[in-house]
Amino acid sequence: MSSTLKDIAEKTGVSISTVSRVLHDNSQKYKISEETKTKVKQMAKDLGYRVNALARGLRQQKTCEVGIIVPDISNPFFSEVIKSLAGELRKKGYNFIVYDSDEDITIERSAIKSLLEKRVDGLVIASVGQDFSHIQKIRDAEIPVVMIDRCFDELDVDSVSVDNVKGSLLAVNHLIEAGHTRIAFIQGLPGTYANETRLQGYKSALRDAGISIDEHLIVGDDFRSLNGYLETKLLLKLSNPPTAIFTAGDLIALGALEACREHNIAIPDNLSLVTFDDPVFASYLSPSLSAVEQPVTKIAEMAVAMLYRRIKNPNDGRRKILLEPKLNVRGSVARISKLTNIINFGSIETKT
Amino acid sequence: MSSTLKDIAEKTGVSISTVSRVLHDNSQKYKISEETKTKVKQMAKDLGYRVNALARGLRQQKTCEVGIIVPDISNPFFSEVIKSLAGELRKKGYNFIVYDSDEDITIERSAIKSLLEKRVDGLVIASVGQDFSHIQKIRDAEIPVVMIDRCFDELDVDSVSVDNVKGSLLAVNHLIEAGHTRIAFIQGLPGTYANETRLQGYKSALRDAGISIDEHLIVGDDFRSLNGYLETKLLLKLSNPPTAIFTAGDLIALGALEACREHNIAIPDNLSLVTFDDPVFASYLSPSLSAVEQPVTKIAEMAVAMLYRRIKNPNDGRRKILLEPKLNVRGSVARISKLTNIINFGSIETKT
DNA sequence: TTATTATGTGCAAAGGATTGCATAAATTAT
DNA sequence: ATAATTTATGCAATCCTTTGCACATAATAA
Repeated sequence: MSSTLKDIAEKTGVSISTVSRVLHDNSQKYKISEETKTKVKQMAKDLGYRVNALARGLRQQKTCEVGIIVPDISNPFFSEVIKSLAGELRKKGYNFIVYDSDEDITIERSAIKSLLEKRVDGLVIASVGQDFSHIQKIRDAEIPVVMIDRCFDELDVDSVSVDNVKGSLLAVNHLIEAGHTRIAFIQGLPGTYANETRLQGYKSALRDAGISIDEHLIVGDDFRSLNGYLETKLLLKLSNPPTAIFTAGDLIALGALEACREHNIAIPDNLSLVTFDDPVFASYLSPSLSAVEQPVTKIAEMAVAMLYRRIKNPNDGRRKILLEPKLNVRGSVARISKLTNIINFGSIETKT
Repeated sequence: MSSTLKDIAEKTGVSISTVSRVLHDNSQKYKISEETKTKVKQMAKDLGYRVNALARGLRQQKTCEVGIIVPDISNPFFSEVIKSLAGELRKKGYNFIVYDSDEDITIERSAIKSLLEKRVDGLVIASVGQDFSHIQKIRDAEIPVVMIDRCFDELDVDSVSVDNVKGSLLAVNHLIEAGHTRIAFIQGLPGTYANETRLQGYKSALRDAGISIDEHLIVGDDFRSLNGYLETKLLLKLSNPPTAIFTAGDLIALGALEACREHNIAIPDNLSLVTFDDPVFASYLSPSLSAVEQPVTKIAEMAVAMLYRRIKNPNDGRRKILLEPKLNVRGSVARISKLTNIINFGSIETKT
């Protein structure tokens, strides 16, 4: 059983205050004699003393802990964000608690509740919600928050996200330049910021190019791979199928690849594919996958910097940061002319 | 600012105890009148009351929190393990705190310290360490622990891991059956359980087949992709290079793929590849990657079950569980005879 | 009517650490 | 020798919640 300051105090014959000061008070405010110091330290060691973070947090009214909420820990994008956040937070002396909301607003709400009860000093949240009443609550509780991967313009909350509209523009323009006009968009969870802005970029790229928007080519309903798989299958069955697909997230793209493989659709020869998010494995896929890269490290750095600023200075003005995405052109997009050629040889496809 | 029981008590004119009972004591042990109940509840709502988990944890001597330590959150294997653990823990009413030790024993130690200070009710740890003095400390502190992905036979700690020896045997035998005899092993962090047992399996597969072990073909020093990349490059430069590579982890395999691509080595035609761990994207790689799958969900289920058992029943005997791995044969291994053919046409390789 | 039980609520200790204020002893200044 | 500091330590309140025990009142039983 763990010992307490009291135990040490009793065994050494000094007061609890003195023990506390020896063990934790690094300020030289209190001058403890060398003798007492060594005596107490030795006893603490002997008894295996370990500070009780609950008691300390209670007394100090801070925990040096930050809560993180993401929609899916196992999504490569988010697991990398977490990794980067972890590193940044460690530098600042914070620990963190992660919650996975599983793209479920109910779980997200209960995660927030839980974190507030734990009295975290701050919150980094990639919200999945369409509304923001629960985020407002965090503000009301006067806990510093930074939103990543999304932002509510109406809400007075710091945020750092990538310019999704621009990212989509880059991706879709890349397809358009290759001659594609029938470009499908497999979206993620509708109503989320990430999804809506990516959709917006998709639409405006088409509009700018004078391509009319076919609502049948806008499909899908979450960021998981199964969604990509199913919707790709359906798209391929259309009487007038798309020649290119743009997916709203990396897992969706994986699902799309699976569907293509199943139907012996070669990429990019029979179908071009670009995705938002650029997971580590994108360049090793078959073929390597063209993708819109988000500056993960930057996002984490900025998020922590903003959170830190707000912890230190709660009444600063709101800041909203939009980072630049980058298109990594690889091997999953072909010129449309080339595509037609290949289709003529369609019967040769015997690839497994 | 968050309100407390005291605030509610004062505003409603009842005692703190009564407020506490109304809000949290679901047992019918105390019979509070309907009137008081509604009055208190309403006030709690109005004031936005939120229980202070620190105070509660301090008083109750439990936190309903479990610590998780993994070597690398962004490794697909671990991020999936975490996701599964999260689900299982939620079912049991536990929250969790994740730490990423970054394959660094020093960070691992400080993570353990931190978690013990937080008074977590239990610990799930995928240790990276060669020695176990720090794990022993957890036992000494009488905190329930379960080790995953590794076990110390000498140590009286519950563990659940996959049968690594068997997994390696499956993988290497698969290569041997395809006619390979020069099989390299790119290992992970030497000294770790996962690595040593996988190495052991590799060696005994070769021995069983009467193939002598060439120490030059056993290379590498951590589980990251850069390791796979560098070591593959070096292996390919050998005067007598291997015809097949077995990698100790998924990221290593990615690195190997990158090196092969750079050197225009086609897989499986010029080189066969099998890896331990079976990340979601394995089947979408070029070519699809044969891999040893660990039963991630099972690992998480068992770990949580064991931890729960030990929390409820601290003095049960130690249990050590070894789960069965499974080889998923895909397209990254070719028969050696075929290989030779292809090599003769080596000059045609112009794939990018 | 008295004894017993049920109902509804409060008191106060405990859980462990921190910290402003106080104080005694020792030292230095005047 | 007296006053002013410095040194070294202790007291006690505080952070917030939970919970065993006690108590007063009301209802029921004998």
